[in-house]
Amino acid sequence: MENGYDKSQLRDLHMLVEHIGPFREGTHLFREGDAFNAIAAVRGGTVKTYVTDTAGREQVQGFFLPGEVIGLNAISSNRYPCNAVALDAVTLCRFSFPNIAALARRLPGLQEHLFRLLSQDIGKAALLAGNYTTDERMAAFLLTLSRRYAARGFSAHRFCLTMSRTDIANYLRLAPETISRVLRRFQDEGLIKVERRELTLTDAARIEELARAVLRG
Amino acid sequence: MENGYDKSQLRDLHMLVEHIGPFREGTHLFREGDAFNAIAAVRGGTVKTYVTDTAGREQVQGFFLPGEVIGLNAISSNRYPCNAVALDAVTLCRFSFPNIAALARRLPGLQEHLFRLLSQDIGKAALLAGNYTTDERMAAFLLTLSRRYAARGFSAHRFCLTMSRTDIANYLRLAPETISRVLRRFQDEGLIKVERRELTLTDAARIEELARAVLRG
DNA sequence: CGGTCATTTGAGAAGCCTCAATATTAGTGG
DNA sequence: CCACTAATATTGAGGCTTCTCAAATGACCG
Repeated sequence: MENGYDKSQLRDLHMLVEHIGPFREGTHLFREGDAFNAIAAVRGGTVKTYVTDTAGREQVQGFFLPGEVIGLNAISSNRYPCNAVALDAVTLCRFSFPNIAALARRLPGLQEHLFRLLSQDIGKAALLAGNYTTDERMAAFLLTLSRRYAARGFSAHRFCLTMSRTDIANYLRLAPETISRVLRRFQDEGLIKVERRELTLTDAARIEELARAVLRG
Repeated sequence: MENGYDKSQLRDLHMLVEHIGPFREGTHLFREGDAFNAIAAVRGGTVKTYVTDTAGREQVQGFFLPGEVIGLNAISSNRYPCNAVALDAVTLCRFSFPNIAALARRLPGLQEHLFRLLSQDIGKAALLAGNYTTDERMAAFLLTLSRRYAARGFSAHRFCLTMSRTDIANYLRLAPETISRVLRRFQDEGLIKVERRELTLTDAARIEELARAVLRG
């Protein structure tokens, strides 16, 4: 336990946690405009958040893997500003936000943790906003997936792309066809091996090199 | 007073506020990697935040007008993840973050306010990340400037672009030449009137129409 | 086996960038 | 007050990257 919470505090925390799911692929966890009352940590599966613009195009805002928190951007307006959908079987830990905020007043460590979580997400959103080439963006995308899986104990060099090519395209602001072509070229150049949605990083060093501009270190 | 703080609470708040500046145009308020200890609200002037990527290109992350808060994205790592520079004469209110976080534990309203601020910034960053046309992005940029100035009591349809065309380009992920051409075309089409850095919105309705895809309502 | 959907592949077009030249502005010093 | 310089902004021409449209392929499911 590295949280620094004692037993009674953990009991308090436990009181506001609600395990929900599993949700099947395609299930919406919340929709744009829904009243906000809880944030949630992904326990298993992948969640995609997105909005649909006035022209009907889907703008993917992010993919959330196990251990990552969704709903933080809903605090400011008390409504979810985007849709969230399960890309595979998803289970969640649901935290009542009013309750956790109240508890955070008594537990400095928890308040700090929440501030940190929120602050992190600002930076993550800024990442993709940058002006980078197609290759840089794809490399950064694959590398962050790799690192996030690794952080959760999964393999860093071999994992499954739980999202479709179209989802990746809408996330990286490219056409689906471009995703196909870049992945193929990366494979031809020996950077990766991709078969269907199974992905292997065969030359992580060069991927990192490409992604450096985006990820900065 | 709409804050909901009483007199003694305001005194507490006042204790942690430090008015600093003015800083001259070009002055760096902080640099990437600097130790984080305070957030700051802009009192006057404009602040630009940016990072420089490995290829030496400047990636502008945002412009901050009076009333807006800088430094929130530094909380998570305890270091500023970007540079901040004054675009004109800038004055700031500086808040020691450890102190304000401590105070927030006693003032639920303040804690909520901070959560809101942080949450808002997540959404702002996501805005620009979307996949939009040049015209949509430019219209959204001009319209948000207009709204932000209006929120602070300045004119909504006439204001000064305190940043260079190059800054706008680096923010909107376009070439400076493209900025020039779009502004000229907008003017030719009667949407705006631009002379030097003085900008007038002559057809706010059509600007809003263009920006709708980005701003969503 | 047939149908549906995701993905791949190709060809052509469009949009934006790059490069280069010119124009304009602001600042400086005579 | 004016000339000179440097920086910013504008404009034009051509090229490149990515998109769009269309078709073919392959995977999965009943």
